[in-house]
Amino acid sequence: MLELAILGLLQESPMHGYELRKELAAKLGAIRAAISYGSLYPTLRRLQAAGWITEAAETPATAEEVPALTSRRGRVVYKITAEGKERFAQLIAQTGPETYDDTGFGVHFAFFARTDQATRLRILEGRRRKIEERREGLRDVLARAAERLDAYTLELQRHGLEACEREVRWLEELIANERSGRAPTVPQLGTAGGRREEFSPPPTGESRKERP
Amino acid sequence: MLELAILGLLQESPMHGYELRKELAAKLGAIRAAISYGSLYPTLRRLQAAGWITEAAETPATAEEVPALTSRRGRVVYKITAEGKERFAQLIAQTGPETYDDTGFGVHFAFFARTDQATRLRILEGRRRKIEERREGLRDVLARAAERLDAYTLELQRHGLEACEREVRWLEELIANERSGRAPTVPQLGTAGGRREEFSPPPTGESRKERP
DNA sequence: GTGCGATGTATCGGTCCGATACATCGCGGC
DNA sequence: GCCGCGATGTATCGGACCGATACATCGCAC
Repeated sequence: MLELAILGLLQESPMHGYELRKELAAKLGAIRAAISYGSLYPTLRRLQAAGWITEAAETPATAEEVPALTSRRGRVVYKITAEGKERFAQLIAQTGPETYDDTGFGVHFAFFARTDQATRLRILEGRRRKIEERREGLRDVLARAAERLDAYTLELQRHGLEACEREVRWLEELIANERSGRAPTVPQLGTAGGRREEFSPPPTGESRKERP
Repeated sequence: MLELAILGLLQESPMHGYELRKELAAKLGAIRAAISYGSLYPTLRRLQAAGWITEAAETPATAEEVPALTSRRGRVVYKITAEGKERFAQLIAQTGPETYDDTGFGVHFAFFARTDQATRLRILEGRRRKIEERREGLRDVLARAAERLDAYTLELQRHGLEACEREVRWLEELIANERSGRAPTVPQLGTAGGRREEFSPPPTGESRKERP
C-alpha cells in the first residue's frame, strides 16, 4: 500500500521523505494518520533498489566542495523512473482482497484520477460488496446475539452499522456516477466542509498541476 | 490492544483460541475484522508465560489413557487468573495516546461495562478531542488546498469530514449521557438495525451472563 | 464409506508503527 | 550578538499485527 502511495505521489512531482509524508497526510487524511518514518524510509530504499525511483541530487547549480567534517548531509529528493510508472500502473489496476479494506480502498480511491473507468467501477463495487458483508454481520449480531451483549457493546455495533449503511449509500452514488459516463454531480449530502461545488473528475490522464 | 481484548473476554468465561476469535469478531465487528491467528496464538502464549492466564484442561471427567500415536491434541481452553484480572483492570484504566485511535478506542469502549464512570468519561472526551483534530485537519485541506487536489481526492476528504462530524455528535451524546449520572436514553439517531430500545448501561461491576 | 465444510492449533515472513536519536535552519527575545 | 526552540530533515530498532499456509479432527450429507 505504501509503495503504491509513494509511487503515485512521486508521479506528481519529485519529493524528499519529509515532504512525501506531509503530502501523504494531506491526500489520505480522511483515511489514516500520517505514515511513520519507520515505514517510509525503508520503503524508499526498497523502491530505489528495485529501480522504481532514483535519487535526484539537490542543488544542481553551484556544487562547491565544502571539504568534509560535518559535510551537510542535506535532503534526498526522489523521482520516479519509467519503470516506476509502469509499476504504478500495474499496482493501481490489479485488485486483490486488500484493495477493499479501509486503507487499501482509500489509497486506490485517492488515485482514481489516474485510474481508468473500468477499474474504478470494479473497485467501487468490490468495496461496496465488502461493506455490505460487514453490515450483514452487524445486523446478525444485533438481531441474534443482542441479549448476550451489554448496552455499550450494543451501542458500538449500532453506530458501526449506521456507518456501514452510510458508506454503502455513498458508494452507490459514486457507482451511479461512474456508470453514467462523464461524471455528473454528486447531490449535496450534508453540510460538511462548507460550500460544495461540482464533482467532476478530470479526464483520467495527466497531473493537473506541476508544483511551482 | 489484543492483550486487553483477550483478558476482557476471558473474564466473561474460559475459552479456547478459536472461540476467542469468534467472540472477538462479534464484540468488535464494528471496529475491525477478525483477529489473525498469527497474532492470537503467540499472544496467548505470552499471556500464559506472564501468568495472566492458565490452561484449563479439557475433559475433566473421564481422562482415559489413549496410549500415544496421534494422541488427540484437542483444544486448549484458557482461563484468566487473579493476576490477569488485576492486569485487565490496570490496562482498562490507563489511557495513553493509543487509547484514542480507532482500534484502541473500540476495544476500550467494548469493555465500558467493566470500566468505572470517570474513566469512561475520560476516554470519550479524549476520543472526541482526537476526532475533532482530524476534523479540523480535513477542513483545512478542503479550505486551503482544494485547488491542488483532484475531484476524487476532494470527495474522499469530504466524506471523511462528514464521518468525523457524525462521530463527534455521537460522542457528545454519549458524554452527556455519562455526565447525567445513571445513563438515560440515547435519542433515536437513525433507522439502523431496526427497533431501538433503551440505552442503559448495567451497573459497572459484574458480567451479565455466564455462558451456559 | 467418503468427501467436504466447520472446527481447531500452529508457524513464518512481511508490513507498518512508535519511540528514539541526531543534525540543521530560521527567527524572536533578551 | 547569541541563545533557545520549533520546524525541517534523515535514520534505525523492537514490537504488534496480518495473510498465507500447513495440518489434523469431527459431523454429516450423499
